[in-house]
Amino acid sequence: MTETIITRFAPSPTGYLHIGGARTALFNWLYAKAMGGKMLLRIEDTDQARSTEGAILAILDGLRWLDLDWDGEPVYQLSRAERHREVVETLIAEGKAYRCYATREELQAMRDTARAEGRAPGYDGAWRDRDHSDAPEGAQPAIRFKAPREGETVIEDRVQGTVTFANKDLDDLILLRSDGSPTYMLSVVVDDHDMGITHVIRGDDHLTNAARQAQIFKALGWETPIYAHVPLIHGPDGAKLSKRHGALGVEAYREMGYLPSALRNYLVRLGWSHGDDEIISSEDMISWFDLDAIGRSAARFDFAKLENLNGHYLRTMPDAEIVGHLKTLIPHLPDGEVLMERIGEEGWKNFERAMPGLKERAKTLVELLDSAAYLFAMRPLELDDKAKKQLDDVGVETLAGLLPKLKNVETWTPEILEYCVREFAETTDRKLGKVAQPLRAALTGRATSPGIFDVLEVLGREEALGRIADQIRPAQPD
RNA sequence: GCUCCCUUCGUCUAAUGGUUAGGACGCCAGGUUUUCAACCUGGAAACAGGGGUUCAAUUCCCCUAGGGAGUACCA
Repeated sequence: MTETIITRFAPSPTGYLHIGGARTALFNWLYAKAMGGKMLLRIEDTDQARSTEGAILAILDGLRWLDLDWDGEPVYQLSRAERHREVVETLIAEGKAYRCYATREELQAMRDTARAEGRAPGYDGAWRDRDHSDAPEGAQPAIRFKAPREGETVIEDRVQGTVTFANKDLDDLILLRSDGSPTYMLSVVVDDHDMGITHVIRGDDHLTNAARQAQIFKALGWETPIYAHVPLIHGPDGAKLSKRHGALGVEAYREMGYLPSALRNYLVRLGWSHGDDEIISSEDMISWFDLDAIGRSAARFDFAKLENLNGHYLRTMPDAEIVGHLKTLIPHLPDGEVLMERIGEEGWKNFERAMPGLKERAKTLVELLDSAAYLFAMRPLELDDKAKKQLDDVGVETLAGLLPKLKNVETWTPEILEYCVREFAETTDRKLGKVAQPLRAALTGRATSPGIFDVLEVLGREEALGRIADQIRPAQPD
C-alpha cells in the first residue's frame, strides 16, 4: 500500500473557472496534499467547437489566484487524440466496439420510441451485429462501445457509497465520432489510465458517467480509479447555480474584493466539515481533509457567510500583505489605472499606516478601498449627506472653537490629539461625540470612519488642519 | 418519462438507538463606544410526512412528497 495517490482536476475550457469547479479543484488538491500525493491538471478540450484559449487562460489564472498548484505540465486532451484512436482500434479488433451508421434522425426516433415505451432512452444497438455491407454509400461511421446488456455495473463511491446501475439502462455510447475525433467518455478513461490517476474527485453530475467509464475500463482490462462524486453547489434559491447568483468565475470574486484564503475556507466548508471548526488554516485543511467527511447533499451558496469569513481574514492579515492584495486587485477594477496613479508611492505608505483602522471595518477589499477614499481626497473635500448634517451651524461652530486648540498641538500623535480634543470637549461642556462627529465629517467627508484620532494622525498636521479650516470658512465669510 | 442521488434551525453543518438535538453565518435584544465596524452577553430558530423494526427512533428499513443530476456524434 505504498501507492502514491494521484488526483486530477480536469476542467473543460468552455468558460471561466466557476465556483463549483474551484471547489472540485480544491478538494483534489487537498486530498493529494493530505495523502502526500500529486494533483495533475488536464484540460478537456475535445469539444473543439466550444473550447477557447481564453477559457484555458482564465482557468489557469483562477487556480493560481486561489494558490492551488498542480504537478507537472497541464495535459491537453486534444493532443492525445492519436492515442485515443489507437485504443479504439484494439477495442474494435477485440469485438468490443463497432461501426455505427445510424443517422441523426434515426437516433432521435429511437429515443422517442424508447421514451414512449417507458424505457431508458438511448441507442438500440441496431448496428451492433449488422454487417458493413449494409452501410449507406460513402457514409462515415461513428464507433460505438459494445456495452454489456445484462447484469449491473457497481460504483463503490467514496462519497455516494455503493451505487448500482442496471446495464440494460446504459446504451452503447460513441467512442469515436464519424469524423474520427474521440469523445469525452473515451478520452477520460484512456487519460485517467495513462496518467496513473488513482482517485477521481469530481462533481456528482458525473455519477452516471462513472458507470459507463467503468465499463470501458473493464473492457480494456484496466483497473478503475477510486471515485468520489461531490454534490454540486446550488444557488441561494436551491436551484442550479446560475450566473445571476454565484456561478461566476473566480475572477469575479476577486473583483468583488474577496481574499483567496477566505474563499478557500468558505469553499472547503461547503460540503465538508471537521467537527465544529469554521476558521481553518491551510495547514489544518490539509491535515484534516478526508473524502469520507464529504457530505452527500447539495449545498447552497451563501454570500453573507463568505463575507463574514472574508472580514475575518482581512482583520487578521498583516497590513503589508493587504497592501499587496490591493495592488494586484486594483488593476482589475474599473478605473483601476486612474486609482493606482492617484494613490502613488507616497499614498501606499499612508494607506498602510491607516490599515489597522481600515481593515477592522471592511468585509471586502473593495469596501476597504472605498473607506480609504478620504486618504486620497483632494481639498476641499466633497461631503456626503450625512457629513453635511454633522456640519450644520453647531458643528461648524464647534470646529471653529477646536481648530485653534489643535493648532497648538506640537506633537502630532493620536494620544496627544485625543487629550487635546477631550479637554476641549470638557471645558466647553460638550459630549465627546458632539466634537468628534463634525471633526470626522470635516476630515473624511463622511459620518463613519476609523477612530478619529488615528485619522488626524495619518492625515498629518497640515492636511488635517487645512480640511478643518475648509469647513469653517464658508460659514464665517468675514 | 426512465436511471441515479439527496432531505437536521433561513443558510453551512455537528452529534446520537435514550441529549434541554450542538456550533457557525444571518436575524433580534442588550452591553461597550467619538461614528461605523469589531468585540462581549442573551434570544428566537431544525430532525420533510407516513408506516414499520425496537423497551426506545432524528439516528435502521420501506413508502410518499419535495429537491437535484444524468438521459447528445457536449464535457
